[in-house]
Amino acid sequence: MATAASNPYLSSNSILSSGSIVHSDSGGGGMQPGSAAVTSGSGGYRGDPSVKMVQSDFMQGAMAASNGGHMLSHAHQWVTSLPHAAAAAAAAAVAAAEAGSPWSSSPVGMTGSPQQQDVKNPGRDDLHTGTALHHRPPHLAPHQTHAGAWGSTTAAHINSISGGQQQQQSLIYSQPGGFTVNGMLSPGSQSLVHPGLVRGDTPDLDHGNHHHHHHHQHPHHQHHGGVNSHDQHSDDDTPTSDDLEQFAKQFKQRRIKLGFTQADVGLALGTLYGNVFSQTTICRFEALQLSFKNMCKLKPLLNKWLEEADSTTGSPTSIDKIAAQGRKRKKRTSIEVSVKGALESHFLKCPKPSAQEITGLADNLQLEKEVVRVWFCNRRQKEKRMTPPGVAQTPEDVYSQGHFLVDYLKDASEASDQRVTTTSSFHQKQRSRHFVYLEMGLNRLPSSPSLTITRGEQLQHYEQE
DNA sequence: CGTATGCAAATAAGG
DNA sequence: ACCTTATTTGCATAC
Repeated sequence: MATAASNPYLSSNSILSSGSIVHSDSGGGGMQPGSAAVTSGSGGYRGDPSVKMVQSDFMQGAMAASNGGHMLSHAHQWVTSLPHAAAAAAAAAVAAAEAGSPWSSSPVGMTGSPQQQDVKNPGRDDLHTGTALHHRPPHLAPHQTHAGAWGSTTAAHINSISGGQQQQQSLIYSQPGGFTVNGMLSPGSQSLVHPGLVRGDTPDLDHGNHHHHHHHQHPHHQHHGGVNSHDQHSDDDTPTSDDLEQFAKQFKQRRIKLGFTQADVGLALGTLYGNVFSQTTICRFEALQLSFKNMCKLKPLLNKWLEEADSTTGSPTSIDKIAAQGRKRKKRTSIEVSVKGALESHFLKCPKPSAQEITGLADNLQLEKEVVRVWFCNRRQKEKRMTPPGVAQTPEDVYSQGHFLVDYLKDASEASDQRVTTTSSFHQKQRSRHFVYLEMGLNRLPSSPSLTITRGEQLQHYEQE
């Protein structure tokens, strides 16, 4: 069967992505051009639909409740309350900059180096059997004294960001006291210190004194019926955006101190709860680039990991119980460029193929039917988002926009990712996800879904306001 | 090397 | 069973 091409799920993480994928190299083709796509296997994927997975763990409920009404306030908090606290996330800062948010400013988006070594190193097998917390021993393990006291500390943001030009202040977390936690990050060179080597082990939360947070800080105008007596949930109720923001910040600090990488954490979560997360996700969590809801969902997990991680104090303590549950999200399939082209081609002819066609196409391209089906779905979505021009909807919108958007999909059978055109000079792309999605969650977008702009841009406006 | 991100698979939820 | 819309994740790859 064609299955040989690439056993979809079922792992066998030996598929070494390197080989075929990026390179058109069709090495293995027994019949057909070899693998059209690979699903870098790893871990097991639920075999049958019935098991589906209950990804909506705890969250969900909490969220549902909160979104009741004052959600709005939350959103605002997100925005209003992050002066520079997020300094930790360099990316975030940059993103914000582009959006013109209060975080920082940086005229140019990115891209700077003309050419760089884009050598992707092949052969990368992570077979880590994976022990929950035993991923690579961090050198020093000072294990902070108090662990698990989020709720206070470091709330000391001295809003004195007046500075203005903080170009690459990547990791200068506050630490008013003395020095930054680590010096990783080098403008144009290689880092010198590894997180794990941070011997300096600064007095993390020193915060010896430097005041408490200014209490008068209540920008959020939530005047609703003051029913809730006190919003002091630590970590089981719906956290406030401030909580999250703070947690994320501390999480990152400790993580680094303990000498773990984002990838380590993601992996650990997998062996710990059965949900593996990518470095990307951890990264985004730390940078608060996830939706509020998503942040809420992940927080408990990360919190737990953190507890375990730094409780390592010598005694591994319980290796936890909940071993990997196995249920996991299907590995993302990487569709080869050429194959993509073929799909694209079909799409142009028929954006909504019948099950029949899909099956045929799938068979033809050696992809799973489901993959193809989903591809079309996503493609349609994309198409829609790209909002074909011609329709100049509300003049007002156009006005605020850039009034042109003439560039939409252009077919082009060659790769070429059609982005919303760089033309939109003033409006770059969309960044800062949390702003965006948050807003979305709240307003669901008024009544003018997608005018002629991308979701991101549109929302960006809100945020800007 | 570890991180940050763009683009887009995979999923969730309501028809 | 499949579509649509909204979201969550994560390959890949640029910093």
